[in-house]
Amino acid sequence: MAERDHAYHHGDLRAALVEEAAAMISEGGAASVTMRAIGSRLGVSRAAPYRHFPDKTALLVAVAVEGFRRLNRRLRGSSTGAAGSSVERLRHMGEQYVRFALENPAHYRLMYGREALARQDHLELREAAAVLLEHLIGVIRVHQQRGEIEREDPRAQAYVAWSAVHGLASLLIERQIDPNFDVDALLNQTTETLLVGLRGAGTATG
Amino acid sequence: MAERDHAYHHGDLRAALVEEAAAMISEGGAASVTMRAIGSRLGVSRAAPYRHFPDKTALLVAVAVEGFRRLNRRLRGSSTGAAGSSVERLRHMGEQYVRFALENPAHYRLMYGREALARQDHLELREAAAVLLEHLIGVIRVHQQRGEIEREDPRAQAYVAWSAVHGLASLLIERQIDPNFDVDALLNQTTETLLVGLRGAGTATG
DNA sequence: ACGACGTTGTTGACGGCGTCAACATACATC
DNA sequence: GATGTATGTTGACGCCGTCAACAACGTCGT
Repeated sequence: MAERDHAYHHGDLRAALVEEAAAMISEGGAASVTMRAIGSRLGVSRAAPYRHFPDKTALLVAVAVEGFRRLNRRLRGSSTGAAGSSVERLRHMGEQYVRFALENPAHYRLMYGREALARQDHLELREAAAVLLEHLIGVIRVHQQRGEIEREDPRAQAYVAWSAVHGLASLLIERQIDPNFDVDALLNQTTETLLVGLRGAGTATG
Repeated sequence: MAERDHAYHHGDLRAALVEEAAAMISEGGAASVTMRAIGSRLGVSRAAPYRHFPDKTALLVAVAVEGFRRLNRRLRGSSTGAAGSSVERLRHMGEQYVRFALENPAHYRLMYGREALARQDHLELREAAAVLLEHLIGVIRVHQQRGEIEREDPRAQAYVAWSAVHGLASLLIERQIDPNFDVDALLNQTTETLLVGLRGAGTATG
């Protein structure tokens, strides 16, 4: 069912809505996504989306979750495919994370709950992010076993690493970092600082 | 002028608007701030704010700038007043940064351009953040001179440090970090990792 | 003292928004 | 071919930000 060329009712409006909303976010930010606009771009009425999502927020959450899926796919590729030492791969992963954010700023913003859909927890969103975190923890565990970094709680180390790249990505996206600054160099320094810190942090003194 | 008790026109509506908007943000998030609501809370009409701000966004920017001022005041106090080694003071500064964000999540979100006022640069906002950055650079420079950390471009080091604490604050606020996790421990580990990394990073290999 | 004037606040109106209820259509099943 | 269910449409509602026209108030020159 629902596989015709361009269907009577529509075919697969739900998927089309998520895709189109993502496109509109890239073009004009989350604020440009209105039910009326997205409907008209897809040739349906303003209320059609309500057959597939309870409200606008739910649609945006679906878009954000899709963003996490894409980011996950990208990171998974970079942590397994790349050559070089295991540390080099971890560094590459951080680099890919920030690049994704820079290439999809509005989408990235949406993924982290801002710009729209604030307030309230969105379980699906946190679950999507959790997948990312678990992957990172796995990679860190491997590097622990190779003796490349301190053997502490890998989850804590993952949080620290995630914070570092997410913070850098956020500041870059919000233009809080001098645009004359070489992004690649800053990215390198961030991952370098992080890896050195994780290698030798020891048990915290405080 | 404008110093009576509770004035005819109002006295100082502009300041009252910023203060009240900040309070509403704390109570119900940025979405709960509407011109009608803020006007009614202050006993003025919905259009009164337009005599002081060109539009709603300008009001929110003023609130965000005020947030940066408060954060700055807090950090300035912690970087000069606290006892202990210079490293200890830097760590304390990071701690205060994250605590501010945790105590004022909606305000913090607003300061970083999300949840409202996305798109477009807001020069005043970046200037307010720049003050914070310059202060951090100054503190880092001092620690460089004491030989506590590597002598690289202090601005780059400041960006790395800022990224780390901002990232951690963001993830905590958005509830992306397991609430069972001990926040203090995580905060300690973040600053520890950061300081160790900055001390020994050397020139990046990549 | 008083009138002109600029500042500040109010009211009515407009278009756009998210959403709901009532209705219409098209498909799937027997 | 009739029935039932999923899907899409239309009209209406209340809320929003904003603007133009109007009103009140303080100030200041005379």
